[in-house]
Amino acid sequence: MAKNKADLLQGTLDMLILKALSLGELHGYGVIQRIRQLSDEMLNVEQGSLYPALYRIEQKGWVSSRWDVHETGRDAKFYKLTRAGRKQLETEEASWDRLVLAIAKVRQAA
Amino acid sequence: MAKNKADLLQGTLDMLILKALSLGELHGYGVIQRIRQLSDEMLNVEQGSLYPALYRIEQKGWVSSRWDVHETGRDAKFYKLTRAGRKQLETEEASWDRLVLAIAKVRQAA
DNA sequence: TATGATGCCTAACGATTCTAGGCATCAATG
DNA sequence: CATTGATGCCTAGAATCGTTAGGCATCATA
Repeated sequence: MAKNKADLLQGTLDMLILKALSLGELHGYGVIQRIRQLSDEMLNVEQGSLYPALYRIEQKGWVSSRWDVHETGRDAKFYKLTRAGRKQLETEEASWDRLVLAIAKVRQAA
Repeated sequence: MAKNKADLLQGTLDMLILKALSLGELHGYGVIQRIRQLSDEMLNVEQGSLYPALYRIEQKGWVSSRWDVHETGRDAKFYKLTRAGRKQLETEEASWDRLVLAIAKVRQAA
């Protein structure tokens, strides 16, 4: 990946996707763009990571999808957060906060 | 893993081990104990994660090891951070900070 | 004597991200 | 008109790395 772009850690991608979709329905490629934009270009999700992840997440019932015509006139697959997905997002955010806190504690050590 | 214990994310273990060793030489099992203690029992590294990780890390030259007698009277393998390991720790901490920041940005989004 | 903590290790598995490829459309550029 | 880069979907294979589950030994404690 390009310089200055943080590699994703395994386990963070689902949270990012759910967060992106929590701001409103999006098509797959749009999820990549929104995450990149919101993170000030620091996070770049690869297509080869995104599409399998969206499939996984849909299987788990956290998002639903439908085909529609994008404003550009092209067909695209739109994803929407389900109620279960919103709950999952909260869970993952809480886990993330705990991990960040725990690691901060270790790093505070003299 | 037990409740209230944050699961480690892939990629964080090396940093934690290096950090633990940056506070002074330790034997393998002691690394687990120190991480658990510093994190207020929030992080629990499994032995099956630790020993392979220590091997990896030593191969990369970030730690050196020697057998010695532990204060308990038992033989133990002691690990010590090398100069390269200290540099690696700084690199990993900086990466971690960037990732935490980037994810915070995404989560700040309205 | 039995159990749990300490101390080392390995093998197999599972989960997840990345690289690299394929295919199509569209706008901009030469 | 041809080419290139961005947009849009997808898959296969490789690589990484933490966990589970096992093995073995010592020691303190019950």
